[in-house]
Amino acid sequence: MYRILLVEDDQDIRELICSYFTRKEQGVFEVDAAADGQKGWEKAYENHYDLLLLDVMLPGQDGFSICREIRKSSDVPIMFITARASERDILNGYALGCDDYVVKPFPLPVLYQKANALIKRSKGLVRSKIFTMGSLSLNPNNGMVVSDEQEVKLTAREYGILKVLLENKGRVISREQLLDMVWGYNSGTDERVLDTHIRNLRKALGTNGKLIRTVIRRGYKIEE
Amino acid sequence: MYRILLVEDDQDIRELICSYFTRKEQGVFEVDAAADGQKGWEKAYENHYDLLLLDVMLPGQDGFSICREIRKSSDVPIMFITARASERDILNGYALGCDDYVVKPFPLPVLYQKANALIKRSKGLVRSKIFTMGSLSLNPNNGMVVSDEQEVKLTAREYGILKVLLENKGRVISREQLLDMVWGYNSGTDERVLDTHIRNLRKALGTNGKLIRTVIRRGYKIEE
DNA sequence: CATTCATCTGAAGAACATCTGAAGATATTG
DNA sequence: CAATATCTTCAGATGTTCTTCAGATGAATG
Repeated sequence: MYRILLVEDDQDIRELICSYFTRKEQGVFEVDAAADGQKGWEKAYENHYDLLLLDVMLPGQDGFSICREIRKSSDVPIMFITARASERDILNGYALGCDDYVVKPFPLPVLYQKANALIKRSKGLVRSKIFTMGSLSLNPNNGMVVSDEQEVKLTAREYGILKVLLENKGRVISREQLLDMVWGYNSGTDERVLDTHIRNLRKALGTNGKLIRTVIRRGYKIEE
Repeated sequence: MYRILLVEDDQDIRELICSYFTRKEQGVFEVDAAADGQKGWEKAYENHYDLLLLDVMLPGQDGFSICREIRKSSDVPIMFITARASERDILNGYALGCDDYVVKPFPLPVLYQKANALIKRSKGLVRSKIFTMGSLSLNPNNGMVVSDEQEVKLTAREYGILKVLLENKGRVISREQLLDMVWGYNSGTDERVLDTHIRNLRKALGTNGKLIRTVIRRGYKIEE
């Protein structure tokens, strides 16, 4: 499950993209949307996304300036989607560190595939899909987790948590983000469940359980 | 120095791209060219490139089939550059595992920047900006703080304060501003807490604690 | 130089976040 | 439908972080 932030002021386009991305293949993308630059920037800053889709002309803060700000602290993949097709604008986009610049109007399936390709590329998943860390590895292809040469049988939640952590090695993931990503948005789950699953996961991983670090007030991360 | 393989049958376009890529900034790209599908595939197979630029319609073997073959054994970034702009073709390209699909005609600088962005992305080189000051650094991406080659574990408040200061190097930040930014607006916190956290932060940073300067009556700043 | 105001410091307990064990609820499997 | 596995809830234990306070130190002012 990948998380996308869409910043677009046109409600029609926003809904079109949202529904296409979330419906096409169930459970692949989760799209969070913002209608103006200010909101967009805040969301991007406060949460972890796998891809940002930014319109350029926005009320409040334009897409370019959002990109500029984000790039100061993050290398999240960024695609502009905009009607501004001048060479100058496109080059400006790339100068600010975007990954792709898509000119409206475009066929939705194309945007979808571009997003797909870029996310995979950013995660180094084009070929190998196995996450490893020391003697710990997780293979999303067959759902196998191996710790110290030993296959570990994890429950769905434990697996979900470990996967998110491994996809974001070294990065602190907030409890909220973890709940969103493993349980799904507004599932309204009690935040304390996470504690329990983290504990079980640590125990299940044996020695490697130590790799999961709690960062008080900020969340969890996995690190050697 | 990055190596690019260009497979394109039109000699004019080939030379145009070649010269633009190699001249623009000396020594950034090295472009190897092939004029037909057969040659292109052989070169791609026998050498290592950082990016493949493939035309689709080619004598011998078309770009799509080259891509299909390459993807069986390699995750090298691939961009199609072609006049075939139908949605069907574009989707086909992505289905075969390309990273971008550029429709002719296109401005050369745009192609150049696209290539640039893609290569960086593929190598994980899209740098996130880390705040540094001498031997002190803070990475907002993973929340790590390093002082004198040593990771420092800061509490949430300490981290928040340091981040604000580093975001405003050399600038004096008033106590009120700091409270607003770290604690949140109208949190009504006693202003004296800040003193304590500043002290703890200084201690935690060791030698680099000295960088945090008190500016009497005006606040704090960080400066070398 | 004395006075006033601002900041620093150390210590202590309040407040908070996370962990843990156990038990009940829910889902899955044979 | 029973048996089992998994998930969630809860409440007390634990450990960490935050805040408060009061006296010490240091800087500015007239």
